[in-house]
Amino acid sequence: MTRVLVVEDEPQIVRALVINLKARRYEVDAAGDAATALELAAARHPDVVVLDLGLPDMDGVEVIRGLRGWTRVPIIVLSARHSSDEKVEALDAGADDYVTKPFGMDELLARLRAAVRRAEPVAGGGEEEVVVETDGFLVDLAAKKASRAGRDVRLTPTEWHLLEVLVRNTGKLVSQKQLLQEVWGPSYGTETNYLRVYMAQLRRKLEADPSHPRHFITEPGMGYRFEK
Amino acid sequence: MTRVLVVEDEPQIVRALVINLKARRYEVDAAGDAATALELAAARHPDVVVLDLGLPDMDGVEVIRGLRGWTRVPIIVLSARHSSDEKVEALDAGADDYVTKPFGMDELLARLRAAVRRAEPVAGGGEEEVVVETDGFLVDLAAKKASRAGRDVRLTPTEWHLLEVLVRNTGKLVSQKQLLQEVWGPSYGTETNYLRVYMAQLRRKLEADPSHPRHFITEPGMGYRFEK
DNA sequence: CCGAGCCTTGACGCCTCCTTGACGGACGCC
DNA sequence: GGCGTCCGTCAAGGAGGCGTCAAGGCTCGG
Repeated sequence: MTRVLVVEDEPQIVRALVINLKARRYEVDAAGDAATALELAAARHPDVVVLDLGLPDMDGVEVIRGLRGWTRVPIIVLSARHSSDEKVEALDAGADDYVTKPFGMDELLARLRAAVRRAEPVAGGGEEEVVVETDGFLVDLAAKKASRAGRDVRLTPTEWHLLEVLVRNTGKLVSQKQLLQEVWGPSYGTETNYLRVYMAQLRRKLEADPSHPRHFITEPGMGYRFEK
Repeated sequence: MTRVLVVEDEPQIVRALVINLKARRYEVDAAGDAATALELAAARHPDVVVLDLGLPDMDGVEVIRGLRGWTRVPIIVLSARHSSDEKVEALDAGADDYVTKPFGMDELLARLRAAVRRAEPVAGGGEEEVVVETDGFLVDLAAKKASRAGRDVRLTPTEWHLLEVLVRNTGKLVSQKQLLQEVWGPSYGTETNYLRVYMAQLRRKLEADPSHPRHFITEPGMGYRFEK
């Protein structure tokens, strides 16, 4: 299902958007300010963001920059400002589209469909593997299920998130900073103790011999790597 | 250079667009009708299409469909029609953006930049040469993996950094000062002993005969050079 | 209101990596 | 032929990174 993050501080507009989006089978998260928006974006990985520029706590363009620091998720800007400069600034900061209020719901939804569509992976080539199997354990990212030696293993949300990033980059080194920012959010980049704790938990739950990991490999000073 | 295909039948608008685009170093093709547009698109493979819906010979939406049959090139629609239905139809047919006339040139150009930007290759799609192979060893800079004779070789962060600088300048001489400053920082320029130690380690880990290096070559008094 | 997970945070021991010094060989200059 | 310079090699020390454990606080559901 497509996940939409709505960032808007006017409750009526939020309500209208949420109702319309849910009716069309989108999964919707909503944030009323910039801080919550950035947090939710990091936690939920939306497929598209609808962003009002007039937020109470931060300039909307800063939100765009904050998102663009780590993700290419499509951003559709909503704004009451008609000025050309505002549009240019938002678009050049990394927005994908700019819709002025008042807006027609049909048009917004069409623009949203267009944004989601073009972000889709190319047919055929974009099929990503969601089930990963190693000699010791099995992970199904889509079903959020993991098992070792036939027995189901329970993972916490953070553990899943971390595992997901590693598995999506199977064989490639993922830097500590990238892991931290993708799992904990853009403002985290140095708290490597989080990584140490959660890597240990993943290993304890999935590796046959947690103290001699064969799949979750540490590259000292650089990051971690998942190997089948 | 970015190539733009302008599809528009009003000569003044064509002229304004062409002048503005060329001034910004875009390469511009122009078509006055749908047939020419489809032909030019096929022949020239533009990076983005600016498409007026009001063409003399064919409905603009048909042009969108015609293009979408074989390409995902970004399409920005220009139209005098403000109706919501028109926008929805064009966007759902495959357009990326919809700008109503009269339009501001700044805004159009910003939307064009946005369209081009997001069409840019994703990391991994825009093949930069990151895998280097010699007769004796193999280096993957993106995955941070190196192997010799089929066996993985572990390199430390500093070793990677040094290797990266050398590989990026394959065949070219890199001065000691440049290496020191790129790897150890701007304030290091004379500590050539660091280089000696780390070049030795790279050779020991990657060269078949470390004492007679064939790929990491010393240019006495000047610097080092990496050769495939 | 209580309890169960879950996330955060701190402490500690081990291990890796970077730095640094010493030594020997090759080469060129005097 | 002696000397100085530059480079390669080796080993030891210290600093910082990493794995591990456990306690505290938070949120959510009962």
